Amino acid sequence: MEHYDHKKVEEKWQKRWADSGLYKTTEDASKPKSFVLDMFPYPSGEGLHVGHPKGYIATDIYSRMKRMQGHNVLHPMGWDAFGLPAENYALKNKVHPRVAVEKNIATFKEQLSIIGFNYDWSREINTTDPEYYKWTQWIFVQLFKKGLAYQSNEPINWCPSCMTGLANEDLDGNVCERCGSVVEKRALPQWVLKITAYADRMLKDLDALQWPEHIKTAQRNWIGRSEGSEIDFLLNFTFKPEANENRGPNGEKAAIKVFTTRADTLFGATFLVLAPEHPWVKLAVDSNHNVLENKSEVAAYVKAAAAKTEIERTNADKEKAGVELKGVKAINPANGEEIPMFIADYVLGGYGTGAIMAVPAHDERDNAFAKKYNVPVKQVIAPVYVLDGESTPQDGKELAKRIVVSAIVRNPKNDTYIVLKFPQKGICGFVGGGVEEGETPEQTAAREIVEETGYTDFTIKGSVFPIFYGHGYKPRKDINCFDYEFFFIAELNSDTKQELHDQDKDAHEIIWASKEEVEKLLTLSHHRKLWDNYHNGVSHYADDGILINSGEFDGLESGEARVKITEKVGGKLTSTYKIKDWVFSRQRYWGEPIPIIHCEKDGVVAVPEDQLPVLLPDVESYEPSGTGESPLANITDWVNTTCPTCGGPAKRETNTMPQWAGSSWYYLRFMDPHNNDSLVSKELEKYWAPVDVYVGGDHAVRHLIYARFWHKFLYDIEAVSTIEPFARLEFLGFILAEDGRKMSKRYGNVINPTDVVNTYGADAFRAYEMFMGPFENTVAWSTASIAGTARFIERVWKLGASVEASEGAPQGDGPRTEQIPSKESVYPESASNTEALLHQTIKKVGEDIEAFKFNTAVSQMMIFLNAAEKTHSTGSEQEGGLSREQWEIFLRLLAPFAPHVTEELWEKLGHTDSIHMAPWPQFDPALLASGTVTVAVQVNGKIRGSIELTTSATEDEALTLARSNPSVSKHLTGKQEAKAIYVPRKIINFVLK
RNA sequence: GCCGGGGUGAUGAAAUGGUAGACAUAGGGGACUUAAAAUCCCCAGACCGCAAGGUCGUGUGGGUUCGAUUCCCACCCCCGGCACCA
Repeated sequence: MEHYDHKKVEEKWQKRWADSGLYKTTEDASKPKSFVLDMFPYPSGEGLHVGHPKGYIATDIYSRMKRMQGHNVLHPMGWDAFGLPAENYALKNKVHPRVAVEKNIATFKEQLSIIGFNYDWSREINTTDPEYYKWTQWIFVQLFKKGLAYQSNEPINWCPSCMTGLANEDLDGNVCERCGSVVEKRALPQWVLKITAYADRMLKDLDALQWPEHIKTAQRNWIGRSEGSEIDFLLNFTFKPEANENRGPNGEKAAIKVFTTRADTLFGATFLVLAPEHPWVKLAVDSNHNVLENKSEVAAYVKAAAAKTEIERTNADKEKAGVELKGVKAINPANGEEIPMFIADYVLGGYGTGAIMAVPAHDERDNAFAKKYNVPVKQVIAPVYVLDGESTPQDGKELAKRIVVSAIVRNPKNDTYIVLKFPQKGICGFVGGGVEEGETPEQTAAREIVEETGYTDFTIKGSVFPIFYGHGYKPRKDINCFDYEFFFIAELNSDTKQELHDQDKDAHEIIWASKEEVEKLLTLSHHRKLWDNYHNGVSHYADDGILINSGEFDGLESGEARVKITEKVGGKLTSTYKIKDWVFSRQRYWGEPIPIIHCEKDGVVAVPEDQLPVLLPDVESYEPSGTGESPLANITDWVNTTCPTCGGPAKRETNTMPQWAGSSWYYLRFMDPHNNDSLVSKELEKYWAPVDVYVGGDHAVRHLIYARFWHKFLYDIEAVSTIEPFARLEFLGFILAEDGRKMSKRYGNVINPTDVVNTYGADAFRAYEMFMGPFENTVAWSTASIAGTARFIERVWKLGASVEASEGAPQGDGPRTEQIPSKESVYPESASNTEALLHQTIKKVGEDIEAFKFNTAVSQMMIFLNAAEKTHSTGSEQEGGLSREQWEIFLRLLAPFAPHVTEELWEKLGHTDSIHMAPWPQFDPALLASGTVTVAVQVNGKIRGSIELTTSATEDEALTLARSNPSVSKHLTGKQEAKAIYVPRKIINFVLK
């Protein structure tokens, strides 16, 4: 038998498909559209490894199926070629980046071409093509006109090795994502895009997207919205600072605005902390008014903080330290108390208002700081401990509120503790009881200790975190209780003791227990919690609870109190975001020039739209200067220009755009790639938008957040019609090298797709990458395993040849029916096994491709092939083996995965039209099951045998047959059945008494 | 610490309440061959047993159910995102 010559067949069909323009896309309003897109590649000098095509194979399969299902498919490819890697590659190899990029694209295209993708290459785009970047610049101009592109002199992240400024998104912690260098802060004039203006919409619109949860979460985290309040703290002296934002609400007093998510803790705010870079600090230090008693100390701290690296600043483990602003006090607007102010670098200048109110009782960091500087800690939130077990609160019961105390009595001599055991109540807990009229809680504790234990010589020490609510149920009284509890520690001074009253003697037993024993004995959940707090030195409580020590707000729940307290002090409910505006300038050559002209007279002016694109000039030396100036700054005749407004002399902006600019809108250009009048025509955009399925890995934040931002802006200026660019996103798991590491030239473990295709064929390669595991899993390449799919393709070829031979000479491309020929005449009740399996396969392959579960689609086709081989060789189907119709259906299912071998076999069967234009097979739900099913039989849940049933068998027939099955009956004899469970087609379970 | 996703043979994995390990790789045995490769057939979770058969088994411990990899509760571990973010 003829071996499958994959080389010959692949070359033949790739040429024919290209020559006939099989995959050329035109708009067709009569068909539903599918825009199936890959994240376009960055054509690096290394070329492709086998990991790169994984996503492309998936979209190729998906788009082929969609086309066969009658969709009009847009499936394009292009190149994201501006940016540092291309420039660095060019510098290293001493060629112009343009030349390097052209060469790399040619390599990539060659490597892709042999895999047999169905791209419409007439729509190819390249971000470095002036015809393309004209529109990238156009978008920038629109952003500028709307005030969303602005210049800033704020210090930005500077990578000393890449010699350019970076956006926050370009950092990996405090390290340049690209080269791994630690970034520095540099003050440089920068173009910045106001992405923060879209933060809320980007957050909100995530919900409706069909994207993987982890990507949505990553974006939510990155946007980092927190809801809280802005509250002004007036200062205790009259001071008229120059900057308005630091004035008090009435203008006459200075005030510090803080952002907090916990306005409910305002009464516990015992100091303020400002970031060292807070404007008020600078003002106070620079001011001639002697507001600060320790001006030089403060100035020194500010200077030291500025010199610290980001790592030193942001290491959460380091000691919280700062400097008090002596001579200044702030006034807590809730209670009018004067509180000290500090500067400390644990407060970040760039987040919120750069100033916080510190609540040491309810925040870990504030607590640590307060301890160091001896600031009072004031509890204002009482936790609610809900009791468990039989004390769990019950719905609909009367609620009794009481004030009670609990006390741990400790004997310091041997480190033992008193636990009271109440046998009638079945509980074990600490000493405690209700506060009586006229008593302070501490007096109650003292009284209860004497009454319940008899010890009289002790000292009550209080506890660090003394007040809480206990919410529970009292079974004997049948009521719920909500106890306001005070918690004390008492230490015995001596064993002096008095007799207990009889009723107390009988009610409980006094146990002196070690630490370990106490843990075992305690039965009440809130006592266990207290015990924990006591031993772990819990010093703050950061969760919500019920307000105490908060005046009129006492008793309110945290959530409600946040709103009410904010209102009362004239604050404002607001949100703040972690995301920062997008630093958009790069001091490098290989990027889109920012289309701006600086004129002495007219200031900053956008290049008029009819003068776009601003071409990237050719240049002798495009090496980065490292000074913060772009290499373009040296090209005087390019830089010097005339102002488009006044016609006077002016200079061009010399910074270029970041790599992420071109990729932020490229998907739109595929819809209308050669349009000279707009970035995409309204009509074509309406037809194709949005991208139906977008496939790629990595880029969870950067590219996807930038593209969403630009898209929403384009929506606002009515350039696009949808609010989101990518309706569905499928995340791609990477392919690792066989050694489990990343594939890289550095490790010498790169596997080149060209070699794999040469050895095993494109179809085997495609099927293998899909079969490796779930699409989103990262899996190591296995040369051994690819042999499996290569065998599969080979067996398809062989069976195809055999079917063809047994069916006689090709019949020509006769009328093809979409209806699958039914076998009802032969099998009146149900399908044959092969027929049923075929219909199951049609169903599963179609559903699996739709859901990107390619691995199980391939395995289902393998299952069908295994069965089909048997059927064909034994001729066990009554009609004499596998029918030609069945085989053709199978080929059509396989065609998206293995486009070459199926096309060849299709042609051999006499078809003159491409299999890739053939209709996708439909399954018949009635034919999914064959005549008989195997049903497992359990006795008491254990599998004891299985029986064959016809699909029409009744429950009685099934149970009777099951009982008579020998391997089942031996477990039934002499026993009595309690019940028999029959799940048709699945299982029978006999439950014995 | 917070958020998201996971944990199943030697390996990639399948099964989302109904015979756990489909499909494939590696492995073992056999056929064909002078031989090898290729191809084809058979075996293959662990333990006990000559076998028939039995017991155990999806990170750990509990629960719901006739029946749990699947649902619920607690915990352990791994991967990813954010993190001194107030």
